[in-house]
Amino acid sequence: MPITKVNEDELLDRLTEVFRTYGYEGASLSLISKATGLQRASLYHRFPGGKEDMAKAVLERAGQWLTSRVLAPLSGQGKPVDRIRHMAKELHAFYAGGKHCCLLDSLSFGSDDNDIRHHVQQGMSVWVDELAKVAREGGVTAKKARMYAQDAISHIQGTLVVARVMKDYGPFERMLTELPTTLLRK
Amino acid sequence: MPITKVNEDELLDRLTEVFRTYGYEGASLSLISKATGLQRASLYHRFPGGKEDMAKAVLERAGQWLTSRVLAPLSGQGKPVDRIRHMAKELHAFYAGGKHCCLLDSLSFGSDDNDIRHHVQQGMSVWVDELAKVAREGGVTAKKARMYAQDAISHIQGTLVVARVMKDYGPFERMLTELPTTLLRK
DNA sequence: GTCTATAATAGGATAGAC
DNA sequence: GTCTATCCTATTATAGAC
Repeated sequence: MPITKVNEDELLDRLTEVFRTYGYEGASLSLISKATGLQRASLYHRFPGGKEDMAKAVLERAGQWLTSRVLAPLSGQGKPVDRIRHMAKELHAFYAGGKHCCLLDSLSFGSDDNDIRHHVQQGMSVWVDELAKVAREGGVTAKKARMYAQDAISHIQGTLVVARVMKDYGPFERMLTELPTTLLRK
Repeated sequence: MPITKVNEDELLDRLTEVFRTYGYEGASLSLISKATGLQRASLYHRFPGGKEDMAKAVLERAGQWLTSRVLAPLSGQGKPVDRIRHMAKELHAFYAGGKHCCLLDSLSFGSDDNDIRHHVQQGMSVWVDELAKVAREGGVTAKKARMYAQDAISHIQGTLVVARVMKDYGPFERMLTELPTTLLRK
C-alpha cells in the first residue's frame, strides 16, 4: 500500500509532459489533474505554490537530468569527440528522437520579467558553457568554441521546433549525428 | 476623423506582437485589449470568431509577408546566392535582428489536432520547399537541397529560441550571414 | 495524502446603446 | 465601429472531511 498515489518521479514525469506540450499558460490545472490522476487539492498539497511551483520543480528536475546524464559525462574522461557522441545518444533518449519538445522553448514565452524564464536562461547558459569547454579541449580556439556551442544549442532547439511543427524527425536525428563533427571543426 | 480607431494594418501589428510574445494561450483578451487599445466587444466586431480568428489573421498576414518579401524574391531573377542574401536581409528586418519571436514557434504548442497548428505547418512547409528549390538551382542535388533547406529553417528557429532565452542576438546574426554559404555548399 | 465542495477570480464571448 | 454592461464558463486556489 503506497503512501502516495503517484510517486514523486512519476508525478514529475507527467507534469513535464504537460508543460512541454502545452507551455506554461496552456498547462491548466484541469489538464494537469487529468494527466497526473490527482485532484487539484492534492496537487496543491504537493506544490503549495501552485502551478509556478510545479513548473519550477519540472525545470529543476530536467536540469538535474541534464547535469548528471549529459554535462557530467561531457566534462569527464575520454576523447572530446567520444564525449560529444555520448551526449548525442543521451539527448536522443531525452527528447524521444525529437518527439518531445524542449522545456527551454515551451517555458520561455510570456513577459520578460518572470521567474520561470530566469530558470530557463540559467539552464541554457550552463549547457552552452559546458559545450564550449569540451570544444576547447578538442582543440578549438576559445572564441570559436563559444560560437560552436551556441550554434549547437541553436540547432538542437531548431530541429525540435521543426519536429514539433512538421512531425519530421529527420533534421533532429541528422543534427545529432553531425554534432561531434560540427562542434569540433577547425 | 478616422472611421476606425486603429487601422487594419496597425491592429494586426499589435496582435502579432502579443501572440508572438505570449503564445496562443498566454495571449489573453485583456492583454490583447490593452495592446490594441480596443475593448473586447470591438475586437469581436472585427474578428467574429474571437481569439482563434485573430490568430489566424495574424498567421495569414505573416504568410503574405513571407511570400511577397522573402519567397517571391527567392524564386525570382538573379544568382541563387544573391537571392539568398536578399532573404537574409529581409529576415533580419522581419525578426528585428532576433528580438522578435517566430509565430511558427509560439503558436505551435498545444494539442495536436488544432486548426492553428495546421496553418503553422503549412507556412513552414512552403518555406522549406522554396529554400530547397533555390538550393537546387544553385547546383545542389535534390536530396541535399531538401536537407539543407530543413537545416536552414531549423537554424533560423533555433537561433530565435536562443535569442529569446539568452537575449543574445549574435547567433541569429551569424546564422543569417552564413546562410548563403551553408545553403549552397556542395 | 487525497478527496469533495466551494470560493474567488480571470477568461472568452454577447447584447444593446451610441 | 466602439463602447459599457453583462453572462457564462474555466481557472486558480482554499477549507475541511476522511
